[in-house]
Amino acid sequence: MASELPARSGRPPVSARGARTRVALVKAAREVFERDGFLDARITDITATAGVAAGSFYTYFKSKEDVFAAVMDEVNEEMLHPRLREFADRDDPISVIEATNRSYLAAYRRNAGLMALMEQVAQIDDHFRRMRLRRVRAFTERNAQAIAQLQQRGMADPGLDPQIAAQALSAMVGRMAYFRYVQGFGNASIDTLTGTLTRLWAGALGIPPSKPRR
Amino acid sequence: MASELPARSGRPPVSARGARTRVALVKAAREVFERDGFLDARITDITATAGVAAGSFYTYFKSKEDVFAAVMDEVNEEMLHPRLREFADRDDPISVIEATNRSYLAAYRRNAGLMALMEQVAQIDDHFRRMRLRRVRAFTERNAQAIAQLQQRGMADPGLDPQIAAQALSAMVGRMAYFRYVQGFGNASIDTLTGTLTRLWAGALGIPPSKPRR
Amino acid sequence: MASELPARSGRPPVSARGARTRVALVKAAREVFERDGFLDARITDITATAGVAAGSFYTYFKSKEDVFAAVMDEVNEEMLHPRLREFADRDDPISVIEATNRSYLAAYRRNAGLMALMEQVAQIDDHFRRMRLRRVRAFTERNAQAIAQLQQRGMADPGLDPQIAAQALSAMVGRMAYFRYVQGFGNASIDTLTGTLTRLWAGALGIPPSKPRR
Amino acid sequence: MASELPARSGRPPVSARGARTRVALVKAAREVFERDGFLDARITDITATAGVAAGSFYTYFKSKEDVFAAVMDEVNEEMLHPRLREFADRDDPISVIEATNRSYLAAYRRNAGLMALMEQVAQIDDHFRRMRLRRVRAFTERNAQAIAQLQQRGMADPGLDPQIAAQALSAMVGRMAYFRYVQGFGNASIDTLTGTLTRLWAGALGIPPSKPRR
DNA sequence: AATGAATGAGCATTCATTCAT
DNA sequence: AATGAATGAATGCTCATTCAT
Repeated sequence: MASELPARSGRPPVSARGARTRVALVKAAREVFERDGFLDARITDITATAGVAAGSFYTYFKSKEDVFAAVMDEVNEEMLHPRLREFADRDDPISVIEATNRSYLAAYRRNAGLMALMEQVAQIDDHFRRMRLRRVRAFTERNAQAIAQLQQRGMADPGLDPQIAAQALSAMVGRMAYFRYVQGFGNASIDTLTGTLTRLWAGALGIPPSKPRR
Repeated sequence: MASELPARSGRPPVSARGARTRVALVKAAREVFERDGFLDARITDITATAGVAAGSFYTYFKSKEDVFAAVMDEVNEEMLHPRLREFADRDDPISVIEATNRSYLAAYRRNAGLMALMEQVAQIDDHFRRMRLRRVRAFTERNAQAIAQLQQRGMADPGLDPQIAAQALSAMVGRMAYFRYVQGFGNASIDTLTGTLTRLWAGALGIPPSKPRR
Repeated sequence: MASELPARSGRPPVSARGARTRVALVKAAREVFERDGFLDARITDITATAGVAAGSFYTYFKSKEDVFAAVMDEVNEEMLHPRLREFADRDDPISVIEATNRSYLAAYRRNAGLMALMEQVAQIDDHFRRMRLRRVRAFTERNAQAIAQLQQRGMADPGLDPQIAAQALSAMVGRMAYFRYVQGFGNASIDTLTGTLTRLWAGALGIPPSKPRR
Repeated sequence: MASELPARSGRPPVSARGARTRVALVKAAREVFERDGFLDARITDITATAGVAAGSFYTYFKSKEDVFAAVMDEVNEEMLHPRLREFADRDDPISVIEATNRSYLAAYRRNAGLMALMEQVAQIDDHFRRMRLRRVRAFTERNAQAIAQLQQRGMADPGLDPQIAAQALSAMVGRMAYFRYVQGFGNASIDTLTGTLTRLWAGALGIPPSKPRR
């Protein structure tokens, strides 16, 4: 007559106090996750860091995976909406590519801790593995359309499969960001990285250099 | 190349019987690892699969990481020694690149289970993370030298940083192989993949198409 | 009759609103107890079912045992006061026995859910174990007196210990009701059960069949 | 290729040492169960009492229910095989009944602690509830046949349903034993109980007193 | 009176590793 | 070398109960 879902926990807080506690838990979780990694993070570390009782965790989340998802929501938005194309000159695809790459690298660097986490958790938990795959797919799709348009305008190698090319180039940038900012591989500046990656993109797609570049 | 000093176990077996047991354990470990992943693999699953007592494990290995290294040794060799450059025409860099890419993809596909494992374990265990990094470094170095040579011969865009370009393009191929063969992303054939990736490489490096290509 | 001194809660509600809440809680408790059993019933299930806040429970009851007692009060009255002897012919003990048995079985069947509960809780909680024992004792006592009277009137086997006989025959009927209506054992109708049990009672006590019975 | 059942535990011990440990655990479990009841018994109490490490419990049992079953196996045999009919005079059914009742009561008294446990656990755990039901059924069936034979020989009230009568009389004896030896109800001696119950049985079934009884 | 968030004790269970035969 | 039993640390999770609004 009354009960609907078995959702004993994970429900959004009703009171302001509850909202505050939830925020504190997510913040603490992020801290603990970044410090210890997903596997070594203990729920009790999170609650202790948040300054609440162990049991309170389950008022808001039903598992470690569950908080992790809440933590990740913070990054996802930023990484997914570069909102940069508007600034780029429509007739200069290279500057569009450059702006996109730069903003991606910057966002990655800013969120390196969480990107590392995401990478780790995707290797451990199927749910997040699929989530990441979905993200890759969406990203790829967007880029594939842009490449197809360039091809139609005669500005890109028409012999390329837009899907695969898009996926490959995205993978290239994504992986470089991972190695540089998560693994600390190399010491290239963001400018250098952006420059080289953009040049590789442009060349790979066969985009003719519209104007003299540095 | 790998194990340090305090190796109380992990010593090579003395008798023929011991050798057999060790082989059985490595084989069983590979089976269990591929089936369950590193985290969920239990030592007792490995010994049970190998048909030996639990305690016998420690006669040959000192930890789960230790067997894992032994399992990985099998792949490493193949992935690291493509031995293909010999077959490629020295004056036709594109065919060299193509052969290298194709052989890498084929090896990756052949060992997809273990590559998935390696990727997983590198996210979990620092030892293997560093090991992978070393491998990436070696790979990158080799490619960087090849790129530098092409630049010197005027066959590649001289404005590229060979190190970064090499790393980026390797990352691209490696990541594509991972998505295609481990994650099952897409359905491109190995020919399609090889073709597209090679075209991207060539364009990215600014290699002029030496001879008419399909 | 039951609760001791430190009854901080459990006091009867003062306002009409309070009375309504209390009723809702008892009703909800009965529902939850019958559905989940005593052990698996959670206070929050009860409050949720009643549509009140978790904390409100303690305004009216001081523990799960406490509501349980309130729920049980509903049955106890009916099971203890068959009020049937009046209807039976004083000179025909068998029809008295039959009426008593029938009414007991009917009441048991009607309240099977709660009888099951009572049986369960008596196995778990000492307070209710004693309560049930007291009930058995009272019941037995009443029957023992009836038996003794029959013996004095020469209508029952004088060699029987009235106490033990009363207890044994009550146990027989009570246990049959439990097996039939709580455990679902067998498929005998209430008429068949009543008939057989009455015949067994009469024979056991050595009551001569006063008049021809169907 | 190798693994059969997921039976990580609960397997019978292979070595003599293992057998000893298992026995110690069952003995300790019985002790703890009788002292604390099923619900309050903690696995660690059992292992501590047995003098083994906590984890060793799971080498032999997979749950508290599992040891409980092992403990119960000890009683079941005795309660199920009275092996007494042989001693009774085939032409004197009353003495058969008496012997059976006496032996049942004696066994019940001897195992009162475990019978109390069984009664409790049957109210808590469905598996054991069904187990008890099966036992009741088997017991009833046997008695029903005996009653039917008596009816055929003209030695019992032919108007009784043998099934129901058997179940009812068994319930009577079983419940009396429970009240007397588990609940401590009354203070009747085993002789008194046996005498009264037998008299009730005989009367209930309408068995004519074959020979003069005390 | 009602609310609903916070509390925190309490225990089962796993499994890598050791070690006595 | 092999066996397989024993070890025991380490933590997640529940839910009755309290208490500040």
